This record gives sequence, structure tokens and C-alpha cells, in this order.
Amino acid sequence: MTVTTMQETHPTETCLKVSQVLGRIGDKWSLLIVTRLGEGSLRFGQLLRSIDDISQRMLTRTLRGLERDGLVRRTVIATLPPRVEYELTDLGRSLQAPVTVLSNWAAENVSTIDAARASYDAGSAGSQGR
Amino acid sequence: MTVTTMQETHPTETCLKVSQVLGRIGDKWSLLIVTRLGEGSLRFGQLLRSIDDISQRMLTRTLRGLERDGLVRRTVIATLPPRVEYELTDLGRSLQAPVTVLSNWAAENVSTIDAARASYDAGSAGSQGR
DNA sequence: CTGTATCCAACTTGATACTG
DNA sequence: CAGTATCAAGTTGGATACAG
Repeated sequence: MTVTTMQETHPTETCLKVSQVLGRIGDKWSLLIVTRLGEGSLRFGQLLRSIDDISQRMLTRTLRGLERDGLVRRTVIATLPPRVEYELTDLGRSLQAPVTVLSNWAAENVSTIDAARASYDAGSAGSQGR
Repeated sequence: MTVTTMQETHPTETCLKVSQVLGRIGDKWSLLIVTRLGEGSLRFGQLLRSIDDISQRMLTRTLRGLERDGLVRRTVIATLPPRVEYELTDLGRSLQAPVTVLSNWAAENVSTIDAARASYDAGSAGSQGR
């Protein structure tokens, strides 16, 4: 029962699920972290330096969120000082393919988007010079 | 030089592009609208009723953003009262495939994420009942 | 080293009212 | 019908200081 074979093109339910997912990974840092972790497990400090526009606070918060959603596994090695390793779970790794698809689209179209934006802005308020 | 052939797995530049793109479409409404428009062109009021959790203000703002980024085309038919048709551009339609991939992932994994979250929350603060 | 707590500025969203 | 303006509220992100 409740087979959910996803035959329809774009049912509202699916849209809402995508929105939910984007609510998790669509923030400023999650995808960056998932991508970094996709290359292998990293310690907190390594991630912090690896991304380096991120604040310590946001790294902690984002990692907690990813851990909570089952995308990242957090392993504490209780040494002194403590080590904490972060790595992708199976679920986290399964997200890499969709993200790659989006990455490729982004890489291919960001310049087009930027051009469209510049054009739009020029047409809206740019004709004031004379 | 600066060939950018995208040979590396996940260079930082690509990450930043994805972040940029997510900054556009990763908000609360854009993807919902793009999906709706993927089924055919719609008028403002139709979109408003079609999504119905959205406020008039946010529909306007989101549509403007999508138009600005070249994903949506806005056509004004100057009748009385005026009609405004919205439809996907080629660029907007090219986004549908990546979004579908993400949709499928979302549809397949949202329940897993929800379960992970419930489990995480239970483990963090839930053991207070006894 | 790996966090947590506090304060604060900026951005996002919604409700409401108003306009052509 | 389509859109704008204003205001209030919530959320996000950063800086800083502190703790185990």
C-alpha cells in the first residue's frame, strides 16, 4: 500500500518535499560542507579552514543540522584535546549525485543568469544617464 | 588559459556557483513557481490561487526575481483589466531537469530525513520522561 | 580543539491597505 | 486584475567572549 510510484509529472506533494529538502540544504553553507565532506572525512578545524568564509558558529550550527537530518555522521574521539570527525552518511552520499547535476547546471548557466540580471537592471533604472 | 573544463571533482568555484544559484532558487517559493510554470504559462491570479499559501506580495517579488534572472518571461496584455502572463524561458525550462533530479531525491528521502530528525531529537532531549 | 552563549545587524516574510 | 507601500515579526548570520 501507499506505493508512491511517482508517475505524475510534478504533483504538489513532490513540490512540497523539494521545498522541505531545500529548506535543509538550501541555506548558505550546507551544500558547501556536504561537498567538502564528499571528498573524505574531516575534522572540525579542517572544515573551518577549508571553507574560511564561514564563522565557527555557523559551521557548528550547520553541522548539527546536517547531523540531525542524517546526512552527516559526527564521531568524537575523546582524547585531550578532543577530536571530532565528520563524514557523510550513506544518505549524505546519495545526495551527491543530485547536487552534482545542479552544480553542472549552475556552472553552465550562472553567467547567463548574471547577464540577464545586468540586462534587467539596465532596462529598469539604467536609462537615466540621458 | 583559465580553461575551466570542469575536470576536477568539486572545485571551490563550482561550489560558489551552486551557492549563488541556490541563493536564487533556494528560497521558499521560486521552485514551486518554476514547477507550476513548467506545466504551461499562467496568469498572476492563477499562480496565486495555484499555490495559495503564498501571499500576493511574495508572488510578485519572487516572479520579479525569476524574471530578472531570465528564468521567467512576463507578458503584459494591456486590456482592461490588464492580463499578465508568466511562462518559463528556455533557461527556465533547462532548469527543470536538475530540479526533477532533486525532486526525485527529495521524494525518496524525505521520510528518511524525517525519521533521522525524530531520532536525533529523541536522543538529545527526549529521555526526560523517565 | 571543539564547542556554547550573548548580543546585534540585516534580510526575509506576512498582513494590511492602497493604486492604476 | 495586478501591483506597490508600509509596518511588524521572525529568521539568519556574524562578532565576540567564554567553557570543557
